Amino acid sequence: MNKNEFLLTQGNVCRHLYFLEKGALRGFYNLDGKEITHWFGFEKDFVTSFHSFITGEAAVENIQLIEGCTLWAIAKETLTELFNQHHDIERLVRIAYEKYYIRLEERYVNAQFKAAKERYEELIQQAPHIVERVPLGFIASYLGISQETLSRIRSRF
Amino acid sequence: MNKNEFLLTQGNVCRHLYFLEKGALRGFYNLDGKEITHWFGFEKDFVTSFHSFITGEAAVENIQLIEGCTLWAIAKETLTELFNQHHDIERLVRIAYEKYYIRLEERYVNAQFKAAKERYEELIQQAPHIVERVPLGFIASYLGISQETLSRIRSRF
DNA sequence: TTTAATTTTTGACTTATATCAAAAACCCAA
DNA sequence: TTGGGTTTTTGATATAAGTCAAAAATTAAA
Repeated sequence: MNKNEFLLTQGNVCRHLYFLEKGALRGFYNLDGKEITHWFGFEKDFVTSFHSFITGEAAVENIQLIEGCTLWAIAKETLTELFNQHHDIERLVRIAYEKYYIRLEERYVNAQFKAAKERYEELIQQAPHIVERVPLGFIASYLGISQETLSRIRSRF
Repeated sequence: MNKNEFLLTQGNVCRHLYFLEKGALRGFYNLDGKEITHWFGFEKDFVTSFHSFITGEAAVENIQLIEGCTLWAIAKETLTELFNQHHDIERLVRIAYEKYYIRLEERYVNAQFKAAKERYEELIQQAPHIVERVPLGFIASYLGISQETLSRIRSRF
């Protein structure tokens, strides 16, 4: 699939879990007319609109490619069957959840209690590939700061 | 156990998952000399220091009773055995994780993109029991705002 | 190339929320 | 009941980050 294409648009139910073999994409939603990027996916990541995939409700978010991508999709029903047939896979997923949860907890603490500058510095430390491959505007909303402020932080003000 | 007692103090590994039959408690950690409450537990909740319980690392947080509580504890090893013996329990836990994850995602979005006042109003809507049973100071840090600001919001300024 | 479109930077100004300090209200224990 | 401790409120001031607008810089297209 090509750059800027959508894997999912808001209002639709996300019925697949994707495996991103190659490329980069982002999940974002609209808030007061602004696009808020809240996660990125890169090579070897499993991606989906988590809330919609789990609950079966319409997604509030969009998934859009930042680069050309190679993707594999697995339908939710297929995954459920796998869970029934292979205990090990369910265990793997359970453990994956634990890791994701812990990571989100950390992001949460950062969002709420760290200054914009610190958040950016930590991002450079922990996920330099994001800073390298993603436009500044997306990163700003991902960090929950305005584009202008991020630009100023970058020029170390 | 009695009010103000600790179930866990930072620096120790949390080896149990607790079931809170009755009472209320909070998880908090220290940041720049301030106590940041980041979750509450009430009747019928399962509680633990998630990160420490999962990873086996020392906890950065404390768990303290807000009221007198009746608690049950299950050790991590016991839980692991249960997973091995009963596929159903692992499935239950997997599904619990999904719900917790979604809830945290929502909180995250609120923390980053909503104003202090909105966050408080949503809390009243979605978890009035917190507002009723928990001191204002704890709620303020839970919402990521200062006690003074929350006090002013409350007196609808 | 040369132009057009997009993204990033810079500047001036505003605003929400934090901080520090002190007063008021509340809650118990003796 | 009364006095001490905690919790909440109020006031004054400071500051990080947002907004709006326009100028650079970069990227894409013709």
